[in-house]
Amino acid sequence: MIAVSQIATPVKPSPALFAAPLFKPQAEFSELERTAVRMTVGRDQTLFFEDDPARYGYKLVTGALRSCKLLADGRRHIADFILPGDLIGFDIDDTHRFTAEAVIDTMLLRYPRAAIERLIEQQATVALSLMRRLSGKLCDAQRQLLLLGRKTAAERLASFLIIMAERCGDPDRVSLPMTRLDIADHLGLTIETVSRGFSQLKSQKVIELKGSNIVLLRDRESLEDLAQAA
Amino acid sequence: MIAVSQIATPVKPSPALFAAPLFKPQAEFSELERTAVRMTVGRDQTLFFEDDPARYGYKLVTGALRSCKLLADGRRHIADFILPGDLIGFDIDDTHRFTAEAVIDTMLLRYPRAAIERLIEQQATVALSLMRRLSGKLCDAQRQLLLLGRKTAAERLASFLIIMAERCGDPDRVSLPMTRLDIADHLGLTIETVSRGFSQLKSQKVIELKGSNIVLLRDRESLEDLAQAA
DNA sequence: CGCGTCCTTGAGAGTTGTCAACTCCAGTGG
DNA sequence: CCACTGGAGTTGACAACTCTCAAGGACGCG
Repeated sequence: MIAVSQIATPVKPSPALFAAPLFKPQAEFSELERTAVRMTVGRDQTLFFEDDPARYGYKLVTGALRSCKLLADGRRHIADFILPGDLIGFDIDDTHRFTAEAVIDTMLLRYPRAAIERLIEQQATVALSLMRRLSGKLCDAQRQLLLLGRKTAAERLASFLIIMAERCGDPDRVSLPMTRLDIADHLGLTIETVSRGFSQLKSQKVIELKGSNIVLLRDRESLEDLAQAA
Repeated sequence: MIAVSQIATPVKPSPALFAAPLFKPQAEFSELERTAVRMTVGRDQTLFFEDDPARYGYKLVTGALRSCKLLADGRRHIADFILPGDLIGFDIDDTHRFTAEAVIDTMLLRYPRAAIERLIEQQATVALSLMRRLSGKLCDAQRQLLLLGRKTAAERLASFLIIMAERCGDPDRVSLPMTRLDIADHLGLTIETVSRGFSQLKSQKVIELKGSNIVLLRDRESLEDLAQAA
């Protein structure tokens, strides 16, 4: 199953794209870059479903995806948000282990898995680079396990804001492209608890909200205390 | 910091150990095997602490470890149990991302990281093999995120039993080397809730307990329904 | 301006946590 | 052989955090 709204075009006509750091600009990846195809996925459209055969790896250029899993009765959990610069489908797996949906309109680069695997086998530095990314993802996942297993709602929210601030680059201004429901499904909470958490942080002057999607971190220290950063 | 009770001896005098599948018995790993040192860690002793420099990778031969993280106030989460055949410290990371403690007396083989990294760089098949393991761990972690984020106590317990049955090899007899507290800290519950869960499964004739550490799965189908396997 | 979607806030319910007592079992020593 | 002891597990009563259900508010867009 492929979501209908996807648009894929060869990337060659648009060399300007390469200005963005696709991978580290290493010669080793240049062969792979030649196989890149640019594509866009509209908001709430699906890039691929869990258990789909994994034919491509992707690098996110702009926008955001969510990687989610569903239970039979509809409960949803979002394992991670994929942001610009992140890779998905680069692990060694013949089927996708989660569904990938666009949080907002998203542009990505698509690489055939065959080319990726060939490169891994031929270039040790590529294998190491991908292993480093995988290790990092595993480390992130373990941090999230601690969050879901042992932190309170307020602690989860504070931790989430700190992590998003790190990933977005700006230390005290976080743009949240996702809805409260997405955040709730990522933090193992409900939309109401997330909303109440934001309200409480706001009343404590720890954060300030510009609209509902821009969060200004006004008191970093308190936020980190609240997050119980392990 | 190194726990005092660890005993490390060169593995050479005991060639019988190699009978167990250390890695897949591939020629590529033989160089690494020559660097192996056998060691034991006593029950509740620490193999390494979170943030320790990662000087070695380990392969567990017998026993069981827990990989855990702590919050400042003492709350603990166990990301995973490491069972015979599992590797730890083989990811590309200069410091350990969790504390590793022995659940019971444990024997493992220790490999210097320098040798591991050399092998990864020189042997593409080794890199691929380790990437496959890393991918598998990431997939497991994502399943656990769903469990912690969205499943009820009963569902978590049922899922745990199914996963342990798979990992132990016997489809309907699970040996649990860890305590109820370890299980609780792995499933994001309390010891009392875990205990109540076992009691309920027992009264529903889904499981039978031989002592408190041996679980017989009497009604696989019900157990899988209860687990909400996604 | 009206509509829909998302977000916020309130009140009450429910699952799980907390605290406490009790049981079970293995190991120890009289 | 049996009582004692300590750790682990079980069970009960109550509390608390988060969820559920409901209503109202904010914002963007036609």
